[in-house]
Amino acid sequence: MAQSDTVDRILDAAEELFAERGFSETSLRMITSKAKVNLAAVNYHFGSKNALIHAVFGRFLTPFSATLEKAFDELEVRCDGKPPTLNQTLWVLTESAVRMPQRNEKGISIFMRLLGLAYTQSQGHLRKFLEQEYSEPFSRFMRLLKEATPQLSAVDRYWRIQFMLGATAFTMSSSDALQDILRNKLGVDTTVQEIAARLVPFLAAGMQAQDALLAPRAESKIPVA
Amino acid sequence: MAQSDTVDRILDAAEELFAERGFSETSLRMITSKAKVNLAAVNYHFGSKNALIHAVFGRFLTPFSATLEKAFDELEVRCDGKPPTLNQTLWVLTESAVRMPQRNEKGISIFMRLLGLAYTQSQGHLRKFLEQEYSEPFSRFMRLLKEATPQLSAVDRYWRIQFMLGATAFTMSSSDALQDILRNKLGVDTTVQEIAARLVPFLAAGMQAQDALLAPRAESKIPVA
DNA sequence: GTCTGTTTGAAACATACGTTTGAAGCACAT
DNA sequence: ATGTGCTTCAAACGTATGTTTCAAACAGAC
Repeated sequence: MAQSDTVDRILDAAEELFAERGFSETSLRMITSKAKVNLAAVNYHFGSKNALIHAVFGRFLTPFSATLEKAFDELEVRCDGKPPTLNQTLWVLTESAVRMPQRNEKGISIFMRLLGLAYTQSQGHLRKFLEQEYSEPFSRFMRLLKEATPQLSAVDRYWRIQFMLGATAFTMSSSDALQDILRNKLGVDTTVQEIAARLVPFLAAGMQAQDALLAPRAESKIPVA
Repeated sequence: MAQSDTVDRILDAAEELFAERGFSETSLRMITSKAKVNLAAVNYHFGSKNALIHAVFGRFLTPFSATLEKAFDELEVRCDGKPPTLNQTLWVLTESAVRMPQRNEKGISIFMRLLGLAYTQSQGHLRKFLEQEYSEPFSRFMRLLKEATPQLSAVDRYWRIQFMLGATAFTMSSSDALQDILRNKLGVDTTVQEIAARLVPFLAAGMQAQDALLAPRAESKIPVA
């Protein structure tokens, strides 16, 4: 069977297990037994566990970043000259994510969960890998955000972007569990698309909130250090 | 020295290392050597590594939840009858966190980072422990949120609360790294207090955003499944 | 001092991990 | 058929982990 589907089977299993359990909590033996391949296959095809982690990210991040670039291009054409609004920028991002061709029905939530883990689990090697591989679409997104929120100071913008990332990564990364809870509690079904549709207005409103450091109640103000 | 400070030395070291590196990435040998105690001391005093993790959380979560209960009591008195506003509720929460007596200068960020990890690293035993130990202040907070946002549907409120939790847990769990980046990029120093002061308005604005499912641009709308 | 219960210490235990090895299996060109 | 290059396989390697063991050290009561 051509260059053997071993590589893909490993990637599929690794992706799912990493998303479920994190990186250090997932052993090569779990991966290879789920993928039904020999233990040595990972080191043979990828070289090391860390390299496998990089490959898992590369497999979905490379096409995603291409899709995103194109979507940003279209957006800028559509806006000819004028900088896109915050809402437009956020929508383009979430649409690109949601529209990515999925390997299976869990695709989008695995995708999100992995992104969240990449930020959260301070695996030095991963962060370095992502920075040098995907710095371009990332900084382009940042530039668009900057142009869409000229009223914010650089520091305010920086932190609010982190808040957005957090809300997104966290929600999407546990979207399965959260959907289950909601179904049990309120008997409502939700798709990832609907979650995204709820998330974007939340983020946009947060980004455009009034100046951050004007505390709302004098007696409630936190003393500055 | 009384019942020996071994227990506290272990807790101090464990707390710091867990916050820095996560749970599975921190070995008992790292902890005991940092604490300058014998390896066996952990299992002697705590029983197991998992029990040590619970003890680390218990040590700061129990006083925190007491502080929080009192703060909620005061808030409700201050509002006599009327339900507290969203801003008030969020401020009371962050103030209670920020004002907790700190063991050292890193106290608050360790505190936050651990809370973030607790949500993020899906350690089953930890989640179960936290749920059955601290369900009361948690559900009280939820009740206050509900009363503060009567205009939201239950489903909207549910998702927006998840967004808030995500933004908070994520930001706080990597607050050190994020502060470093900001220092290198813009040469600005930030305290955890300031992060909290920026976070609250962001969250409040997001919670009170216009109805979630009115998409902003027709041609950008995500097709409903 | 001597006994008693608790705490510490060095060493070992069993297990799990990532990685390496070298033989076997396989497809395919010659 | 034979040789060649790639892939699979079972087994082992070395190291690190959480936990247990049991003797030594210690503190306080008598």
